[in-house]
Amino acid sequence: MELYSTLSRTVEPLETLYSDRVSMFVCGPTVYDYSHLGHARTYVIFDVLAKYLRWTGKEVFYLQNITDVDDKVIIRAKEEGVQQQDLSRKFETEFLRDMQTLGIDSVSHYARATTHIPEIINQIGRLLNRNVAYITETGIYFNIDSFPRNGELSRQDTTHRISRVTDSTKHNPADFVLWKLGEYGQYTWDSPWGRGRPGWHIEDTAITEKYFGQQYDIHGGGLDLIFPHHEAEIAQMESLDGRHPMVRYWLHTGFLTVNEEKMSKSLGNFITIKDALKSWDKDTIRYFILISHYRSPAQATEEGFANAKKALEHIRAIATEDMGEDAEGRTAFTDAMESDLNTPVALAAIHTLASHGDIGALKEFGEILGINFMRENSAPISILQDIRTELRARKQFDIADMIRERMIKAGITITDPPLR
RNA sequence: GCCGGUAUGGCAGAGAGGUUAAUGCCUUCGCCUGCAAAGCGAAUGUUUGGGGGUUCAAUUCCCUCUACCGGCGCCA
Repeated sequence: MELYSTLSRTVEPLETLYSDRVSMFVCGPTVYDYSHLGHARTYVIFDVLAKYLRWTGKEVFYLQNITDVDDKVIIRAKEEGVQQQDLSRKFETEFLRDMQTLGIDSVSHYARATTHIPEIINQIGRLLNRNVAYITETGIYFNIDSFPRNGELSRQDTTHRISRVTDSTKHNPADFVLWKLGEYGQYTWDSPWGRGRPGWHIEDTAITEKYFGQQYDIHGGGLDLIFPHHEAEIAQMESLDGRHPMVRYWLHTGFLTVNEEKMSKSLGNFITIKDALKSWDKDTIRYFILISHYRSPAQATEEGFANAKKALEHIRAIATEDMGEDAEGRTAFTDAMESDLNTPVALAAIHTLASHGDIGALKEFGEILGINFMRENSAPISILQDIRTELRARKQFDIADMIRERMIKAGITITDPPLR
């Protein structure tokens, strides 16, 4: 398949380090609050990518980290007067529950930052040995001037940067922290350089090195992580042994906006996954996410979700009779997926497959997209339908219509067969 | 200021250097229906943000302008 990599800014054929295996890492959440629809978008997209690659016969190791030690966690725990660990565990559990509800089950392993402290310390030690990092009284910092390729991913000129950080012991304001010295949180660990906690960027490279080594295939995340986070990851990892590139395919998902603004925790304009699930089911949310291309900006609106729900209902309403394989429709679907994960076109192909009655394809491709395209009425609904059919046959339309009205109000789509 | 992205019918949202610019929603009409809904059939509707360039030909490539979105390093 072909994927667009931020590193090359072009669509490239996917050539993995090992032909039948794919190593994929996606930046996970910082667990200090509920996850929102912006997170859902990113994780649904990479879930579909992993499922599609597996469908093509590849063995995919999909790794995701969980940042459970961070300033935000510390601040929030202090605000709420709880232990940091209790707070991060709580939101980690909520996150995993959201993922499960959204049908995101392709992640091979979730790796917590706090369970990889030895790997982090080890990596920092090697960076110090290579003289690309230095120690001050506040922490250990990466010397960005030692890495000539800095700025390659974000295409930024890193020589004329103005830093907002005024009071710091850093040699260069652009240097980033690897280890923060001090005990101003409950989450601290001993290290050869003193008690402290890890910086943000080092978590991910320590984790990926443990599971993948110093090179792997795909690194994903939101567009907002390109700079500085992913630049820092590259600087750290490639400084360790000089191997380049650390990952060949950098995939970044576009933002989900609310009222034309990026949905984010700091702006406070986010819709939590939890809340969204009160109004829309998992299939509707996934359809909504996949109807936009993953790199395009998308807007979260009531209308957008309603549209997704109707489109999905349309597929389910027409996909009733199995009319066999539609080879052309199937090819349209896989061609779209091959082409930089073009899910909007893939969904258009799903509509074609539905109208052509290829039930097998709908089920098979539905698994890839994580969307159930088949209508399945629960027993109580079927019973109500049967009762209505009987009442209609007896021409007791007032009662039949009353039931119908209440079913529609409850959000149930009904299909009445003609009488006789 | 620097860097990156986006601009397609009423709406969402694809594609493509050259016959009718996907798909879904909405609207209108017909069929179907106990009546509706769903479904089926049909119709209306975009010339692709403005300007310039390359080309036999651009909405698709290049430049520029405008608008909007995002990033600018312990905070992201």
